[in-house]
Amino acid sequence: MKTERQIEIIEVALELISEKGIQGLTIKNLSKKIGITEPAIYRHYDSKTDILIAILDSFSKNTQQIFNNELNNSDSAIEKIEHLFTKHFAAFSAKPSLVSVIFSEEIFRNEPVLIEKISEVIRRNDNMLISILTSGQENNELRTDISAQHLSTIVMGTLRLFVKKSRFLESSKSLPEEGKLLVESIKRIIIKE
Amino acid sequence: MKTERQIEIIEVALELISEKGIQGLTIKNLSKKIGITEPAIYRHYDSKTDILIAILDSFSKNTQQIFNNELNNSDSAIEKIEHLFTKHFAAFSAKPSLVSVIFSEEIFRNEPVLIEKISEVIRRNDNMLISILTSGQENNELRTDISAQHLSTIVMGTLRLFVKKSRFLESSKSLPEEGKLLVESIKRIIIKE
Amino acid sequence: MKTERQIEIIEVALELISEKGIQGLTIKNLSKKIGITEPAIYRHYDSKTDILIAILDSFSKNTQQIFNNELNNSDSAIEKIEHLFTKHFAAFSAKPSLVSVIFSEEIFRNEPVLIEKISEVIRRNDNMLISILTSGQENNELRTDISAQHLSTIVMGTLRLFVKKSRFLESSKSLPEEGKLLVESIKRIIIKE
Amino acid sequence: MKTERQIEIIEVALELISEKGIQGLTIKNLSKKIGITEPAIYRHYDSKTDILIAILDSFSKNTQQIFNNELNNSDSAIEKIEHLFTKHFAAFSAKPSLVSVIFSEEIFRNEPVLIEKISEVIRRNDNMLISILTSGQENNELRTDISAQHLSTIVMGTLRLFVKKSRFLESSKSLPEEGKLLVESIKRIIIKE
DNA sequence: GATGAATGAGAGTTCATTCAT
DNA sequence: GATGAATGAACTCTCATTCAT
Repeated sequence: MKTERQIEIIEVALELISEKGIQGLTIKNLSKKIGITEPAIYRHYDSKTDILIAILDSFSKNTQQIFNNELNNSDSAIEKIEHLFTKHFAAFSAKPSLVSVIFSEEIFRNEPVLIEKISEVIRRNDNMLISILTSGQENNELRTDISAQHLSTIVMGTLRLFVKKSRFLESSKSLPEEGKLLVESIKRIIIKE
Repeated sequence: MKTERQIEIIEVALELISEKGIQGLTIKNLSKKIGITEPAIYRHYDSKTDILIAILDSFSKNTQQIFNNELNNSDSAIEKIEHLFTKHFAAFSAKPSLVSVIFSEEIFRNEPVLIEKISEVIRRNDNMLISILTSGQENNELRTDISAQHLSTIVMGTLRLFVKKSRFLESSKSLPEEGKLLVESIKRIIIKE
Repeated sequence: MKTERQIEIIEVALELISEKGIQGLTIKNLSKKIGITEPAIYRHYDSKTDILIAILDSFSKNTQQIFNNELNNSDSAIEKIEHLFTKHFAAFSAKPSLVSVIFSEEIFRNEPVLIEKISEVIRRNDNMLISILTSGQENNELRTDISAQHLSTIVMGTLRLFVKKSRFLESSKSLPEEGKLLVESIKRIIIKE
Repeated sequence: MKTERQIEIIEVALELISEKGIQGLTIKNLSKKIGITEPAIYRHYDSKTDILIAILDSFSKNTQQIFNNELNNSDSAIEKIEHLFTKHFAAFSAKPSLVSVIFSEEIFRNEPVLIEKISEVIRRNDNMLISILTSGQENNELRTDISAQHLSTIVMGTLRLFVKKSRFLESSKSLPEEGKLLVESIKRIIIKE
């Protein structure tokens, strides 16, 4: 279990990464933003690497949970995909700092531990999405002329780029609103006619 | 025009980013890998930021060139998209260090100049792809039930994720081989039936 | 009088110094090894310096006691020297952590208080050994062609180096066994023929 | 070969250790005393450990040289021992900072590299002294009722303690003067009658 | 008698950069 | 076109110690 301070630390760390990139995540910035001194951070995490690991673990748990919820209910594959997107969009809207971090694996490159962890997260998410898509193909919901692997890359790639663009390109509509429209397009693309 | 040393510097810089992430790109690492001293770097670029700008400019020129070639000839939209992918895959195969950098905008976050530049590159590429797709729709080649904007996000997002995955996940086939198959799926998805 | 915890603290401190040198004696290491928190240490000693003082005092008392026992009985000087060595060897065998500390005055260099204390201990021990040797010379037991001062340096220097060597150089025999042989050599050297 | 700055650095390091003990040897103190900034140190040595290694290497070379000179000439064993002491005393008089460091192996305990190095130096010196003493016994110069090993411990132990005492105990005579007298005593003790 | 949380000072080290040569 | 030496700022992290509970 995490203490309140530990939670605060990774939240502020996310904000820092979001604002200034990974180079902006320093112990000094972190402590200043929280309002404590630098050494105080080390009461709560043994090292900066441990903080990054905690961030990754939190991502991992979050997405795994979303996936699990989707996998275990009786919805159709299409509905699952729809939920998947919606949940992500909602999360990003609620905590925009997530956006710049969650799909930016390149950021975690300092230590082998982190590279390993990030690879694992990517691999697991990919497998989960593929299994949803495969069962959708078996149910005759989804088109079968494209492999589940490719469908997975298409769906997830679209989601990622959309989220990333939303940081760089201004838009009149909100992210969830825009997202809803994009989901409609995605559905149209993967559905069996 | 760039001198030989300038070209060498940005090539080695790309390799460094590729190997160790943006945190691995230090003047020390750079000079060591080239085989000169640190101050010598400053004979060729005024600052580290200038090196990053040069990297972005090179990307910008590269992709703009690819796009221009595609836009100005009389190919069908589908063929243009196909070429677009193929060229990218070939480039990545030839210089794998590109892979980790070209789609990692998060890396350029130190300075406003860089953020501005990267946003501009993304925006321009997006516009170019959209214009290809739009003309494809007008020609009745591509499906019109999905907006060109969305098609663009789908196509480019798929390309990006595919390239990124290829760094983290091992594969039995080569990137161009695998890519060729993916392009077929993309074509099937955006084509008008 | 010392409480149990106070005794435990200086014992563990000795072990730490023995294992990792003076730089290994930190309040953190100390508390971790005892199984309490850092602030808890300060319930028992006001400062780290106080702990070092306690260590020195304990040495002081120990050696003073050994010397006193030897001085006050009616043994010959040779027997006293012999006992002196034997007691030391026994102590070192029983608590090897002593070895690295007792003869390492260089360790106590942080504070004037400590330097003063250590100088005093050395001086007193030297005086005591000299007085034993002097009386041995007066009794015609020990050679008189060498001053008691020099004999003292020879005897104590030999003892110290022997103990120190035993930490760095492996040996087939135990420290007390090897020590017994060395004492024979020392006796042969200082005795009057 | 060492640059001038490198030599200066290890000389000042020796002084610092001598003045304040190993805890006084910090990069800050070092740079301040030399008159440069802290990072400047790292142009000349890669790390603090490297500085300590350089100190040990310098000791190692020094003593090895003294020993070699003694071993290779045709002096009697007694003369060799005499020279050995005299040279050491001269060195300590010339550079008192050496005193506190050369015989204080306990100081180098931070890193396995250092422990290994110091053990090696001790072992080699011991072997060299033993070989001098053994040949003296074979020449019928030195007493044979005590093993060369023990004679070595006695001779070297006396030397060490004498030097160490000279730091703590004031004396009316100079170290070389006092040392000369002690050497006479040592000679009297090890010589064959 | 002990804890959790914090602190000021300072540790070793790396950064991009400058300057005289 | 390059070097050796240096710098100020910043880095992660550890130190002994304090304080409220």
